[in-house]
Amino acid sequence: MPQTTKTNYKKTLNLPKTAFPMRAGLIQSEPKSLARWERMPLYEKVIAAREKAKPFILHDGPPYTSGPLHVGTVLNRVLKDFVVRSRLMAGERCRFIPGWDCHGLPIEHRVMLDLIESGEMVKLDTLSEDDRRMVVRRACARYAEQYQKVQAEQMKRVMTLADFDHPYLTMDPTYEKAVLEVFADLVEQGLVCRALKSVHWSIENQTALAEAELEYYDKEDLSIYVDFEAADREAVARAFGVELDQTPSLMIWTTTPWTLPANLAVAVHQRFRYALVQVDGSLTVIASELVDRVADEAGCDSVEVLAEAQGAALVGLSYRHPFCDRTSPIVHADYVTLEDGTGLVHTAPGHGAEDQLTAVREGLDIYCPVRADGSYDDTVPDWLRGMNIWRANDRIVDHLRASGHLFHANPFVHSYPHDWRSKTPVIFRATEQWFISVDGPTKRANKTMRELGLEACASQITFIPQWGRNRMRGMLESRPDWCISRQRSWGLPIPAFQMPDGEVFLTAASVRAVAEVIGDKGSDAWFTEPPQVLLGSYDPAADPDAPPSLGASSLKPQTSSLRKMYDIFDVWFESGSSWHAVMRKRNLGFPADLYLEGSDQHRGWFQLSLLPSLAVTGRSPFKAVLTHGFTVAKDGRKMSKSLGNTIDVEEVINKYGADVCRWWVSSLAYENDVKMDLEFFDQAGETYRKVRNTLRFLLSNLGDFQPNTEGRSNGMGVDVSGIAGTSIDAYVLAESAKLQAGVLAAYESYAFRTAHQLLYGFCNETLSALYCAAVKDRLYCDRPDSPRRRSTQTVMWSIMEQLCRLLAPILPHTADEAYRALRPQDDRCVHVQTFSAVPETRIDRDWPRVMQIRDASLKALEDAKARGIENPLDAEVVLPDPHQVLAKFEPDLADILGVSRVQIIPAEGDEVLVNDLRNSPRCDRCWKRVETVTQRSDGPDTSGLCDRCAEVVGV
RNA sequence: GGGCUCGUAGCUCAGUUGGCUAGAGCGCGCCCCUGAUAAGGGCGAGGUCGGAGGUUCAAGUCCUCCCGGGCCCA
Repeated sequence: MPQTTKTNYKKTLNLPKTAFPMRAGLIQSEPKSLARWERMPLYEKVIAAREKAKPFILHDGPPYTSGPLHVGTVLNRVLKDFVVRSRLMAGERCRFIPGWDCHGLPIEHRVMLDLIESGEMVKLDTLSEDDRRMVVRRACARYAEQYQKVQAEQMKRVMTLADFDHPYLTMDPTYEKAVLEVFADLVEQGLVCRALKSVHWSIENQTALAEAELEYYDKEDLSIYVDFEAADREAVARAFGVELDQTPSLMIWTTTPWTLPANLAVAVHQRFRYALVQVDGSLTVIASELVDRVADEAGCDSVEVLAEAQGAALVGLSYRHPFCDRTSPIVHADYVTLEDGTGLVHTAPGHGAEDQLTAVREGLDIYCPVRADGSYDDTVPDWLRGMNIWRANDRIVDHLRASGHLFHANPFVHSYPHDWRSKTPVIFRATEQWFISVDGPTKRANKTMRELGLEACASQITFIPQWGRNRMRGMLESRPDWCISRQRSWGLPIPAFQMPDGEVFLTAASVRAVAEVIGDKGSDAWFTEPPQVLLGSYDPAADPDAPPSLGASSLKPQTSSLRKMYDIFDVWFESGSSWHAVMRKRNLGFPADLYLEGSDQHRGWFQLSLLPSLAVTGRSPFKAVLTHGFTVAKDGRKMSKSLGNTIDVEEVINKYGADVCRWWVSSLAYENDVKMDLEFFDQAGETYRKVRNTLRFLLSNLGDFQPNTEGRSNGMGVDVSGIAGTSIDAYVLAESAKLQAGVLAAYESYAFRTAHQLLYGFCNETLSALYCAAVKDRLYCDRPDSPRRRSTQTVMWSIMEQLCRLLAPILPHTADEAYRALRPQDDRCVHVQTFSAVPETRIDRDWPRVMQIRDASLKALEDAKARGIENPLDAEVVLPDPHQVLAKFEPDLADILGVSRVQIIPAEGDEVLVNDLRNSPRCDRCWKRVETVTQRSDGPDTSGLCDRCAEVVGV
């Protein structure tokens, strides 16, 4: 059989042809798209096109500029971009201002390390306070700026659409000014106060330290057991239900004897059992469970438990301090454990965070007799006054031993925090800090921030997912007052001054005056300008809160006698003011429709934006919050550098490209934690290619097609409104309408995963497996301008128009690339378009039966392979049609089933028979075994064509 | 330790107010096509729904406890 004759017909076919490549080459081609959009410029063009449209306000939470982008941040940005792009395509005006959090300790810490390493730190110590801070600040600013740029480039690379030319940076003077405005408003509301708080304190450098600035080394200390004599023998006797002829003690344990002068209470746990014990002649109280251990450690000869009592019975008793002249109470505390010690906890409110909380609850003083230089002040017994606390350790132990209060002492080694710079041990010390009161009433509403927050949380905010509401409420209920001061250099100064009499000067008006200067010159001005410049526009006469000593009555305020203070703001206060600094200051609209961040921000940015906004404006800054989970390794464990299971953003982008990365993001159940591994991107890449190839198939069959353009009907399009409801074209149009509705609803509700699955399912099943396969024959073999072929091309064009737009928010590059391939004649960009209106198509109601019989046929054909019928075009299927519904589908039925012929019989049941056509003549052009195949004028006797092909070829 | 939360096939996800032998896609296996070809199509095998109790005629779905993750606190 001469094969050559048969292949001749290939040239007469309309085979697919397109410049749209099968392989995406995202790594090379995406940068070209980015450059093209930048030239337009796309963001500006799209926003301009939505000038009059309904605004949608998505406000960006600022990532921290301490390094390159984290994969979690990429997840966040891509999700935000889905929102931005889907809203824009929905015809809304969605401006997006990217933000960066630039101040803060981690940057300062790294900069300091560099300064120490380069030896510059030594020189700095010779400079003035202001100058030293300025050196550090300049280095920090350079650092933050550098990574802000790196991150912005990475965000652009993952193709997020934003106003990158006008970002907000928390270190910008205009931003800093706005933060101070929020602060001034809070001062005005009466919510800002100074209070004591225990902090890690470096005696060597006389500064507070953050957790990150601590290094833990072994340190030898004295572990001591001390007897505190009960104040009321009878009360203790009653508590234990015994008679006593000796006054018992309470035994406490500590490893920091120097904190004993600050002891103001002993804490017990109300649910524990406590024993009254006779040990080596002394009568004391120890938690029952710990009696043996304590006796062992002290090497006691005799131990006898006389009685037991519940901790609750001890609460309210009092004891005499062993060497200070005072009596203090026994209190309950949850944190008392039986891990070590005696079950009775020495409580010094000025030297511990937990102790302080207990003290606040019990109404005790926050008493801290230790000065900044580590020496005792004058409130302690005279034998300790002025003494360094480390030296005092031994003295106090000696004193206790001499007075008979020391039960046992032994040196021991434990891990203890040290100052990372001086390597000297730090202490816990109560210091004055700035607070925003969560429980103080605002002047505006006479409600506290906590109350306002809980109200907003309960009824004014939509949470996605819903459980966010509970989480937020729990956190609002339990949050302590907000400590906003930090003892650092890299940040926005809290503009407080110290007056000659030692009082602190800070009023709403003074803050606003300083804000003017900082808005102009930046917060560096605090370190480079004197008080009289910083307060240049301040008029005490116009400030009802001005202290009298400032000369409110005189013409010239006495600002030159003021001393600047050096606390800076907690960075959360800065980012928590963005609703004002960005949304209100730039007239973007307020409140925002949506904040979208990781679930850790319930406690962070969400809450710390909500509270100030409620206090200042009475409104929540957001109508809805959407949270996503964290990126974790593929085993579900957290990613950390030490575990070596982190994923590098650059690696993902350089290996898979942004569209595959985004396609992956869109497939996630983002409300949960997101498992991440490079191999998952392989999987995303596979399904991406499927979508891509489907687009390519459509494009490749539209090369000779011109649609009817607006206003002119000179195209090749067919009026699909007149299309038969039983045609495959009608069916796929109806499916595309379902797709449209489903995807738009999914975008609307941030269900990107649903959009992903609908889009993928449509491309993979509806188009690739069903429609494209079914219409191949008419596309390839019909006369190019046959009505049937043109109808299908019209439908395919319409689907391309629709699909490119629906895919655009997720696959910006691919959607645009395909859209441009569809319309090579003009330069329309898909991202400026809106989702197209898809015409409703009426289809026959018996389509489900067709799909059912298709499944049955495919199975029957599979079985027929055993009989040697391996190619479906060698088969005729016999379809049972008891209700006589299939005949009307007959024109397309064989194509839908992928066979040469279909026979419909009125039989019952679902059984599809397969007839072998291998001995029937085959059309050499379309390869179908249909009845009309016969020898034609052009062919040898061994071949033939069907009527349709004969007509096309013209023989 | 507390608050919130997650745990369905190797992977990513569906599973409405508890109700037919637990679904889909990817991957995998087998096969077809060779006119979407570093493509396309078909069929198939995979799950004691984290574990154990309990409520119920009936539980992946409700309750209790436990195990293992995550975030935020302490």
